[in-house]
Amino acid sequence: MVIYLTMKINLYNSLTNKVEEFKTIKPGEVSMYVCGPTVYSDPHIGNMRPVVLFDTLNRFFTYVGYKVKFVSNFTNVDDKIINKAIKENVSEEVISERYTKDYMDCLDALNILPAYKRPKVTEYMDDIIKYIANLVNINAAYVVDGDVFFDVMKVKDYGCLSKIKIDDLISGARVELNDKKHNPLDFALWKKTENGIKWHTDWCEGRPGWHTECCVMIDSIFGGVIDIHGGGLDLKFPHHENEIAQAMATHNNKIAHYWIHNGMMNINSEKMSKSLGNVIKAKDGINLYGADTIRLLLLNCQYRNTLNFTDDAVRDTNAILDKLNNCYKQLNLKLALEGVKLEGKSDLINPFLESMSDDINLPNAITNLLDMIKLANSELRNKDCSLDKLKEYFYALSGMIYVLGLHINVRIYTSDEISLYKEYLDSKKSKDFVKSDELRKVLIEKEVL
RNA sequence: GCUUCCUUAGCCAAGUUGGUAAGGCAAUUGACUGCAACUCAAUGACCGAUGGUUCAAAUCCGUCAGGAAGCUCCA
Repeated sequence: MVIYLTMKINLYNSLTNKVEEFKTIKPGEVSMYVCGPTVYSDPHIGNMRPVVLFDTLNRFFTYVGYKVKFVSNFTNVDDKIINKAIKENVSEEVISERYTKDYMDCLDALNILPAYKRPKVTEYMDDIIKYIANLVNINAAYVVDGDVFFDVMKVKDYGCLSKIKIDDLISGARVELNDKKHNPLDFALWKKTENGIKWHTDWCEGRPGWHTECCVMIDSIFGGVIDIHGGGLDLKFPHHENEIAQAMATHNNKIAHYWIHNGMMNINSEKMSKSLGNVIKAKDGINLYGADTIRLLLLNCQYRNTLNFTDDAVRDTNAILDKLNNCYKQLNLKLALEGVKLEGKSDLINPFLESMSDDINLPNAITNLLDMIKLANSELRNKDCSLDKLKEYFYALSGMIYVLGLHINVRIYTSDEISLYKEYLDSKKSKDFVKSDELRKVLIEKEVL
């Protein structure tokens, strides 16, 4: 397993807009942080794209032998949460916990690996306040009437991630008007608030802005620069840009060596939006189409491209899944019948791993999967099929299924099931079709066939 | 207006250190099969348009057209 650590992995870095060779900071260990949800409503299906993508990346790293420290946060302090709490006349915690649970339910359904940590903003308030205080101390931030703003002019590289020039932004059509700010691009680190949960600080009673929490959590949990920071493309600006600005001011680093952004998702070529009424909630999508279908559908598209969710895409995805399930089941059964060990690894998975190493080229990896299925099916049809080959195919497919995170497991058959299956094969051989048809019915009921 | 990105067969979709285009779905044909399911094989594109660089470009550069996202704490 560890031998794969020598594998060369390339990743597209949003920071440089180039494909770069992936080198970890600590040998054999990957630190990865992905921006999580603001827990104020049900997650929709598009929210699951980064979830599934980065989980698959996590699985890939794990499979090839890395230890992965995966962290994703919950924003549980936010205007939307406060407003919803007021509307329902409950505490903010009730709201945020409700939707945190909903979110976690979706992750469970989608077979997401446990994270190293899933921190919440409220758990890091002391660190956040200290972090902001330091920014004020070093003069990268300023206080106006209790509000604290970050001064973007204090950072040389502001715009390095989004490739946006400060001057262009300022002359842009839609810059927020705020008399308090020195510069329209300055963003709130801490704001004075009337409603909702608030914390006491020297500046005022209030709560933090959105952009600081990720910096602080990464600092506190990882204690320095990390390997990968991920998130949706929509977060690139201003959120990730502002994270980098704060880290540059604080530590003179850009938080992560590799910034990875997944593309957005459309439904029938339209952006999901409440006004169009085309939003599919994640849990509804999972219930309607199945977790594996959703997972594979989200993965079967270059991750930086816009993904279009359509009925055709669902159909295509199911075709792949059906093939995989059928083939895997037949291999499993055949090997079980012959008493071959069902756990193992095979080098036949290498093309798949190479596709994954090529900037997470999942469409090609899935093609590799289909190639393997084709080989296995042909061999299964072969009258004197080679058990060794079937075993290799099975092991390779098992690895791919693990990386893709599908709910397809190795099945251990009971001796009764095996003998029933043998009986079925014998009856077919002796052309006792009445009996074989009956046995087939039973076997299908038991999901052996 | 500014920034970034996209445009490949009926549909979905890979493919940038340049050298005559993966795969899937659908369709048609054939093979296998006691029947069914499953499966296998064969058949299609000169890569948005137009210039340029080059012996050679889907792949590099220019222009145009169409589309997307961001610039508004929405992944």
